[in-house]
Amino acid sequence: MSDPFKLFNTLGRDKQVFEPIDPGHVRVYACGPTVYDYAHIGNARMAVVSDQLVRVLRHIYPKVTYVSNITDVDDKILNRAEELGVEMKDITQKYARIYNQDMARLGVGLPDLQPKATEHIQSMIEMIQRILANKGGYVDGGHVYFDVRSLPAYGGLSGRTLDELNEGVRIEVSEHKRHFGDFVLWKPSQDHEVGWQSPWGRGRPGWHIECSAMSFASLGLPFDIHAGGVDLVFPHHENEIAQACCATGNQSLDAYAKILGTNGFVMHEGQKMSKSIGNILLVHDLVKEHAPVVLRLLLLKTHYRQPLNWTSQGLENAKLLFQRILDIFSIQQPQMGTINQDVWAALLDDLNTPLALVHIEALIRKIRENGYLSEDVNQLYASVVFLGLMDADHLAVVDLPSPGEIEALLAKRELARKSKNFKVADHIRQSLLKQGVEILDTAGKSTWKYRL
RNA sequence: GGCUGGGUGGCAGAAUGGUCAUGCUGCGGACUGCAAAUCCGCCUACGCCGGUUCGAUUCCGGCCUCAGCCUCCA
Repeated sequence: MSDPFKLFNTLGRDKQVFEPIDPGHVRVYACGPTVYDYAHIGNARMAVVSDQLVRVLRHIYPKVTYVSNITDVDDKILNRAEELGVEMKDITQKYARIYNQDMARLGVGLPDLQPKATEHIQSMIEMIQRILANKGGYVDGGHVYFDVRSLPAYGGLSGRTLDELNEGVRIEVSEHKRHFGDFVLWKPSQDHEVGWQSPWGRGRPGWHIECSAMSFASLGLPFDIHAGGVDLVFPHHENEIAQACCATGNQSLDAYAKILGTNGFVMHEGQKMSKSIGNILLVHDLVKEHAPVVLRLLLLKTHYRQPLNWTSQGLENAKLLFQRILDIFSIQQPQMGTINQDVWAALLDDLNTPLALVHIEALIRKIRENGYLSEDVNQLYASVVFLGLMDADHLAVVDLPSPGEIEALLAKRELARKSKNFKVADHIRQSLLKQGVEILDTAGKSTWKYRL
């Protein structure tokens, strides 16, 4: 029997035992990226966390459906397209493809469904119609707004009241809105802008409606877990919930998703990542200099709800840890075993990956002390694979010399050593090290291994 | 101004009302042509002030401070 899986619910803010709505089919949705540029490490954090969550769920439940959308209609994309003088589609298709490629390198499995906003306009229109029928919105000059005052529980996720919202207002409120907290469900498009026909004229959807409509269309409401970054809690998730509550006629905030999982921000060397500072870390660039597995490892080294400080030292530490794992496998070839119990227990406790990694480290120590028992090594292997850290693809590091080349140099060095020509021997060691190969001198003969 | 969530040793980062987190780094040692790996030993913590308690890093209150959100954002 497995221990219960506990998860922190941002809705209500407490850690609770996860009980699926239907144990025969667990349903998860994560807010995916707006595809108008390369994915940054923050996008990757959400993807890796969700991926790890889904791995755990799949290990417990027979069927899990994981949906994560691609936002491919949005003003940022429109602006970018206009700047470049291309179609919106040209941009979104390119970056959606790159996003999936980058995430795959981080060991993130493709979602079971990856709906695109532009392919679900009809679902959105239908949901807006339901909201209007339930008196949760109003139409004004081609705009459709959600009426936040129609939902008494509005603000319950982020913990703010409509009055508090009022105090925070720093932007000019559109004259169409009846309450500054109201948000747009549908907005008119200019002739040159992308648009779709709707009961309210030619236009395009507001940002929040797509997730409500696509999760409804692909998973049904309510579903089990909705994941996303902290910055989305307000207003995005708050508004998604409000729309779903209104459309389904259920005023309870958990009528959308039972659990809202929220991952923390990524900082870069202690600073906020932002375009103005110019310190945005793109996965696309990071994988050029680091083994992708190390990036995933670093993302898992911080608990998903904590802010993650991305530093070069952290990267170095993650690399060392992975190297130690590799060292064990180079001494004792692993076979698939079962996941280490402590690692598993840590994951069951609100996806505590840093604690799981501590247990991995303890297991490494145990393996060394006990003389590389295959049972332990297999356990380590299974655990590492479960964390998405080991997979043939992740071990690939570009431009490494082939075993043949290495053996030839090693033989040459062996001759040099025999004749005590250590200068030559050391030179060979140094040059190979620069190419990512480390020589290990042992009593019998010298061996080598790839070094990250 | 309002709302969230944090503040643990040089760094990263967990748990916990009372004997060890752990890893990396640093220092000392074993081993070693060199370089590693490995092993042994050592040093640094719990933002501040009160309270509850026999005892608090852990619970409560206040304060300071950091970050995020309130405008697009993972």
